[in-house]
Amino acid sequence: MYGLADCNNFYASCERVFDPSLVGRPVVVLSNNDGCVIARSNEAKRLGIKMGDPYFQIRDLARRNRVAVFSANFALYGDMSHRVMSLLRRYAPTEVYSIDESFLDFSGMEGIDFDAQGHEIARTVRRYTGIPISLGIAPTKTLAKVASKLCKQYPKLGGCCFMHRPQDIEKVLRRFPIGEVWGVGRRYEKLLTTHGIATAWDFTQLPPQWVQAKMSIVGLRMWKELRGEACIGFEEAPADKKRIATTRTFAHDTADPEEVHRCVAQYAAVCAEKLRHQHSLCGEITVFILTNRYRESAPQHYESRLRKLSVPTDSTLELTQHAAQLLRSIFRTGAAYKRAGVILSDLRPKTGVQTDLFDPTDRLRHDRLMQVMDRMNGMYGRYKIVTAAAGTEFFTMNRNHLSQPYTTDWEHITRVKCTR
DNA sequence: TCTGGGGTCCTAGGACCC
DNA sequence: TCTGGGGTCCTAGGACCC
Repeated sequence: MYGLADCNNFYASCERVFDPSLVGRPVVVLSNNDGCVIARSNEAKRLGIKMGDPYFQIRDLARRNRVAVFSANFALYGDMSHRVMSLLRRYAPTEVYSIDESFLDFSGMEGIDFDAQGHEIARTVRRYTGIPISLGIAPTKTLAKVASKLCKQYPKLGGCCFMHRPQDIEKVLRRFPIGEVWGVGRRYEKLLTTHGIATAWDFTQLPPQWVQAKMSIVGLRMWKELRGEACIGFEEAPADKKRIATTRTFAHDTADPEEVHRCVAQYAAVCAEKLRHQHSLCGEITVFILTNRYRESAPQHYESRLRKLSVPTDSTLELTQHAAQLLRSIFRTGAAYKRAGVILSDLRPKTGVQTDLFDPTDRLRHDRLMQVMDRMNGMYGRYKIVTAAAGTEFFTMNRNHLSQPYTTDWEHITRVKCTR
């Protein structure tokens, strides 16, 4: 049996935990740069605010309806996520699937009262963190996802839905829109509905050969999972990333090569730090730049360039240098850039590296420098120590509605006043 | 004025090798 | 009448996820 614990409207709920006056009020959280809506409380959903809506388009609506608006505070959400996940881990092995979702592996626990246990888990998480969750429990991961969605739809379920008897599953799937199934995106939804498949149940009645032909092996797996055959594995240990990217939209369009250069150097530095964090080296680096696609009258330019490195590295110094050179080779004078990014790929574990006989870089010195830099940044806050290429003028982002780092900074810990 | 960011997996087709 | 065939690696593109 698998569980899927999904935090309800996670970012919005995090903001609410630290400001209870927001309970009952619509809340939205915006992406970097305060660009788009990336989380909404139920009240905000009811106002018709959609995921990905540009903020400027809903600003008036938000104002009229006293919507509480927040800039994304990922430090806070990451920390809250850890708290939730560590509570879940008390009950079963967990596979952290995303910042707000975790699978639980209940195999070997057959015979326990899953319904009671599930409600207990949901209550505990709520009590200890303030975050409401929807826990679906079912024979496969895909069905657990369905059950979790059911919880959200029916608050009466009390945060947990245990779904295991074939007749119950059939009843649920017959009313479950195909487009809401885990693994069915816009394209597959369209394909399936044009073939008369409206619900998850219809899908399970298709011939498997057809499913595989149209939707590849992934579709077939989904088909089996919905029919109760578990075929998506459970991975407790998070796998190393296969690529690491840092990409940002700028606060404003810019044609200034120096400004773009600073940003790209900083993205490369952030990538390198992530890379060292997972103890990997990269064999490839890509830089891309992009003009503002919404400004159609202006000249458009997108270009990306990849460089294979003769010796894999995790050094900020090297990677910022490569990034700068790649950028220079693609930067077009006169174009107003809106967005840039650095992507590291061909990642491999740091142990057992093939070195280059003619390698001019003193890698041991680089390593020691990087260690000191990471340690100091860990102690004194991120990006206190940076390389000259990245500069001290950190890339600017519009974050006009930022909440406090309540749980990650002593200065901002919530004060509780006791009155007798 | 103002439109996010970071990932994964699968498949088809071309290049290349023997 | 009729061009060999099978394997591997790489890349681009498409689909999806949160």
